[in-house]
Amino acid sequence: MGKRSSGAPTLSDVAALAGVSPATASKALNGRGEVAAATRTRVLDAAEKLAFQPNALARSLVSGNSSTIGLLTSDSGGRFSIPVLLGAENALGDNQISVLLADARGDVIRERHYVRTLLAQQVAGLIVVGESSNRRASIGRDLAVPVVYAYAESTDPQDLSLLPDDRVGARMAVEHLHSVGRRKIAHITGPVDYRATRDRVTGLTEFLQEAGLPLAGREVRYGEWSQRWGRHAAEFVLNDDPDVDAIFCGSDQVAAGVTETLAARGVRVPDDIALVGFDNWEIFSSETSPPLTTVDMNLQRLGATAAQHLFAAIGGEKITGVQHLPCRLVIRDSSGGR
Amino acid sequence: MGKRSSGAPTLSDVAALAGVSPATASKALNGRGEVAAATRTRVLDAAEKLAFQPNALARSLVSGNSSTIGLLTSDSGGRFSIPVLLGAENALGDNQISVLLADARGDVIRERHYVRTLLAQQVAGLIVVGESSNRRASIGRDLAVPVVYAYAESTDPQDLSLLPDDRVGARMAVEHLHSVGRRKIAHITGPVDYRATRDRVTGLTEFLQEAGLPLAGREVRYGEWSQRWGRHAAEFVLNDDPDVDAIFCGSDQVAAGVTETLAARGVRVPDDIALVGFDNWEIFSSETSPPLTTVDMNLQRLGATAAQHLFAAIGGEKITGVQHLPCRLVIRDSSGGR
DNA sequence: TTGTACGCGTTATCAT
DNA sequence: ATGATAACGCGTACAA
Repeated sequence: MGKRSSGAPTLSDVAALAGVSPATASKALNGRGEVAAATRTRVLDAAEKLAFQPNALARSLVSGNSSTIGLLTSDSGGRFSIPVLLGAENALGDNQISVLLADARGDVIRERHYVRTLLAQQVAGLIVVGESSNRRASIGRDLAVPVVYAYAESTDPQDLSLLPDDRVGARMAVEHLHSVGRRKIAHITGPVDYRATRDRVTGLTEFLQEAGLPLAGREVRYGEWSQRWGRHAAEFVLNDDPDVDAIFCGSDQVAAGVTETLAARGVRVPDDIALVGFDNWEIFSSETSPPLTTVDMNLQRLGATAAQHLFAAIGGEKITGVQHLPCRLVIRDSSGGR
Repeated sequence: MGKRSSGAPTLSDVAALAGVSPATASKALNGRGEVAAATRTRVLDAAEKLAFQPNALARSLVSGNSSTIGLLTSDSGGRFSIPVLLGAENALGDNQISVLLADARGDVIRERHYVRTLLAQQVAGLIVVGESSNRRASIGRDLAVPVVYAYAESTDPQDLSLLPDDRVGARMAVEHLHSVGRRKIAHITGPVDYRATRDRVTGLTEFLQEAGLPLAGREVRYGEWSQRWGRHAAEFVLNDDPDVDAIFCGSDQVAAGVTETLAARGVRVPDDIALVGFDNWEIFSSETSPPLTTVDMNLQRLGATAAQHLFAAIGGEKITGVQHLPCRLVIRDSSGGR
């Protein structure tokens, strides 16, 4: 047959079948230059018949710009990187752009290795996703391709970092509790060395002060991102402050634990205590009883925005600094808010 | 400087700096052909100084074999694809192979699109990960590159599919319950139209028959993969068969729900009822109270095996059919087994 | 031991 | 409107 030795048909095969030169075939397929309508259809038919797929590698080699971007992540569960990836893929759309994913597992050595590998693959840009949104070392300044940090903040202010607006997100959560009549709001959250934890506390505190409310439950309960901690902390809160009428949790996972303790002690949600989580991690937020009102960080949108900025930067439009993207309140039954 | 117009230094730059031809530089860097020790070090130094990174695209173009494989997935949460990806990356090791990830989101159209895109990127092979391990349509026979289905079974017996051995895994779980003295074992699991569900029931049933035990809890409780279902099903089981002394759950998520009901009814785990889950999904299995004995599907190993088979197939060693890889029992406190 | 020349598949330029 | 030619960056026969 008209095929070459190793499988896939090439542009030359198509050209030969259509009885034209490779150059003309290229123009016809890409809609560039002047090609007679008749020849164009001949070429298109030939390509169709051979199931021709242009070799993206060769194309990139000549054009200089590759059709892939790199996604460098460190969250081994994919908790953040997958939504970001989906968002990026969405934004990339039919641009024929692919995503090269590398999981550095929080290891700096491996990370450097992957950066090199990705660059060797001629990625057009890099998105760096953190295992948390904490500040982290920049992967470097002069990388030949633009870099966007998504759900991660680079220590280098010359980099562009995209973060969810945890502060305002938390504020929305507490505002909501306030709007449904709660006045004794406690806060159970994760480790204090997470930027997200602190920002959420800030948003909470700001609102309480403006509303002239004290924090219930004696103090902010810092702990771990786990159901276990949620269960224990809820005990502490209830013991120290039986009048609490709402608990805002720093994550849905923690809220799931809180729910268990409330159920065990016969406390009704939301009648006795209203509950709001954070993350909209559906395996928790949709599965507690009752389902959880929570704050969605819009990670997909974050990923989409990252991809857009990457394109802008490739086009020369470089932006630096930290951008906070809005969160979204998802109201379910646990807050009695609907 | 010695740099070219658009950034990255090329082999020619290195050669020029070392005062040799590109061909010699290539040999020196790749350790091929005869190169004088002195020249080699000169070339290596030059490469070092320029931070030279060979262009993987150009390299693949000439050698014909690309340095990337494609991972086509459909599990939007990354629940299965991430472990498989990590395992594959491990097996790939320092082979300088990268993974191009595409999430088709269960959409056949999108899937076909991504297959084309990945092939256009000249991937050396494809790993297909399912959203469940159910049988699914093959992505095609003559794809020019080998394909391995991991945590998915192709309908085409000419394809190679890698699955966890759910049947034996379930058997191990129940054997364990039996070995710690339980004789009234109930089973709460997910939808019956999951192959995994049915295989686990088969393993359970086989062992019970061999051991001469009836199934407790009246019948296999099919439902959903959710805590909600676990909570409800546990009520049914306890109401229908108060003597149950063990519950084997088809997933850790379901087991988490079961735990909640048991706690609410004052049933002690494992003293009154021993509990075993399935998946070793740590956000559940490590977080229930007490932590869950469960079956780990070794998804990372599955991914590693998939990558190895892919290499074998690229080397011409094609295998077909379905392979079941062993699961691993993880013993924690919920079964009282240690 | 080293260098020259060519090809991988594609696109862009410039003749024709 | 079409085609020959060069170029992208690299590896590799083959010649020197």
